[in-house]
Amino acid sequence: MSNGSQAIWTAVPSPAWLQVQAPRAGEGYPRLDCRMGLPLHENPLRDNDIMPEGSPDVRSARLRKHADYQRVYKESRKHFSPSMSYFFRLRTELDNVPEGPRVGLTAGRVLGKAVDRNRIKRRMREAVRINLSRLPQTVDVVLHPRKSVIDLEFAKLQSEVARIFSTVTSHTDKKVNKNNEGEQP
RNA sequence: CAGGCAGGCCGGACGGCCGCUGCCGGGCGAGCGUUAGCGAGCCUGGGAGAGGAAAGUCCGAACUCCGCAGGGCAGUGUGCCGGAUAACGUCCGGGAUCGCGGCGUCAAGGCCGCAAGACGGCUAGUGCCACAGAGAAGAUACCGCCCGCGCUGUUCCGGUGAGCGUUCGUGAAAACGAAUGCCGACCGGAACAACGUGGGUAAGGGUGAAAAGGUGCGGUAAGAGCGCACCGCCCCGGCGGUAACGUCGGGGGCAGGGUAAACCCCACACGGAGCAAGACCAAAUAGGGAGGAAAUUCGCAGCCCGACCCGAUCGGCUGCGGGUGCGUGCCGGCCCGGCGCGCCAACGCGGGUUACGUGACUGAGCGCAAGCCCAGGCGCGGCGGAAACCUCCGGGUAGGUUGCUGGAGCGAUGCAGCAAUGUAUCGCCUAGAGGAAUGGCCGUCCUCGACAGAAUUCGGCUUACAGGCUGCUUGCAAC
RNA sequence: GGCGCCAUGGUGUAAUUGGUUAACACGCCGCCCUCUCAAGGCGGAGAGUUCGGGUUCGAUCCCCGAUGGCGCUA
Repeated sequence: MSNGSQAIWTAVPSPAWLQVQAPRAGEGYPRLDCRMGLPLHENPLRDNDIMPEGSPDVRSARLRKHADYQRVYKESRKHFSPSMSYFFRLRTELDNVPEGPRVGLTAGRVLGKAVDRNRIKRRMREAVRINLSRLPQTVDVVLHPRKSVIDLEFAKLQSEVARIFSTVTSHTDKKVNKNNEGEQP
């Protein structure tokens, strides 16, 4: 693993990508903290006002291929949250994918019939869309919702997704820093 | 107002902001192109966007690929008749049957209405019908009923003879004679009963899901289609109907229990797989084929054999033609049959036998000589495999594009038809995703919202379903 | 998406020309045995065959529909 990553780092001659990444992540932190402090669910309309400026292309921000999912499952562990579980992974240059976070959803037969599964995925998609800007640029996330999502109040669902995304961000930032330090000597 | 039935329609509504997937238009526009123009991408405007079942995958098709000389068998499905349809196991109309209701009748048959459905054939054959019961399918005989015979008993009648009594006669008495009564015995006969036995019978009882046409009258030893009437059944004929079938007449005493959602028979239909079908483009890696160039390494090298017969011979070899056989592949279940390939010429493989050619040289032998032959090492020559290199080709995975939505399409009106449906005219365009599009929030209203989410496309069936609308009918109330 | 298969006590399996009350093992309950437990012995309960219809005199079995589960297919 470490061998592979080192090979990649050395293969990339310019650290320009890193320079772009680092300040972005640093900037994201206080902003996120601010938002978390706000009572989001009491005023959901505000998000709608905010969204247009930051909403990226949602279609490209989705995990689409079986291989992508398998890569995420292979390189990460399951994390838990009250109404869903999630996986995430930092992308590397090998993936050859345009910038932007990508999120995948699953809804197996355990969650119910087709109508219920569709509804779960729609609500999840909306919650992800609102909170997409909280994620760093080069991360893949897979969410496994539970059956309770179907009845959960949307404000709660949305804040839970927000919480998950910010923990993902903090984890990945640590990783990036480690890699940076490791490369310095 | 309440209940029932039928079929058609709807399946929360409206508005605001943000968002998703196609489509159409406008602007900017990298880039390509000599121009015309084509255009990735970005911005922007408009419009569309789940169902009656989208479900189950139970049928039928379209479409696609594979297969397809011909014949047979197997398999699967359908099953009254006629029509509709691209087709169907669907739909419409009709027939027969069963059920329910009403009318009618002493009762049954009958008539009318409603409703139902896997309604060809047990009279082609075979199988099965537990338990109970006498007997369960070419019937049976338990009880019962009837007849015959045997034995026993009772009663009656007749006869024979004995005994006893009474009366009369003779007589002193005993006794004798006559009449009559009683008793038991024997013989014969009749009736009845019990038992046994040999038959008859299929009315009745009982068993069972089912007991071999039903009811009535006659008939009989008792009974029985044994005879008759009516009903049912079968056969033949006439008439009506396209037909299923109906109806009328005649004949037959009746053979033929149920089960084919038992095997099966008959008729008809069916090639197989399915859009994850299929077509096109095609990375990395591995592998396949062809060619090339040098050079590495390993192995081989010759000869003989590795189906048969005939034309065809003294024999052998080669080629050709014909036949047979074997193996194998295909004909997408199997067989016949057919077709292709192989059965060795080369390579390879297996077995046997143990070795190549050539050039000059050296040596031994033979020869008068030319030369022949043997041995040795050297040079040259052939083939194959493996790894590595270059070029090209084909298959093909990930991935992408396509198939992919304008169609047996929907609506209105007219016409044809009882109807299903067909047809003409006019109008309309109504999802096309691909880890898979309809969501989030807010406001208003109501009856507070069921079952449920397109995945190639249609026609049906089945199943799930809150509520509402429409028509018909019954009851009650009011006008 | 398409195509196949299965369902029987708590569990694993039986039950075939369609025939009485659905069989067996483990498990469960009670009693005996033992100082106690286990083992052992004796006895008992527990299903109406996934559900709903139909054919049949009669259905776990045959037919139709529904529900749930499993497998194959790129």
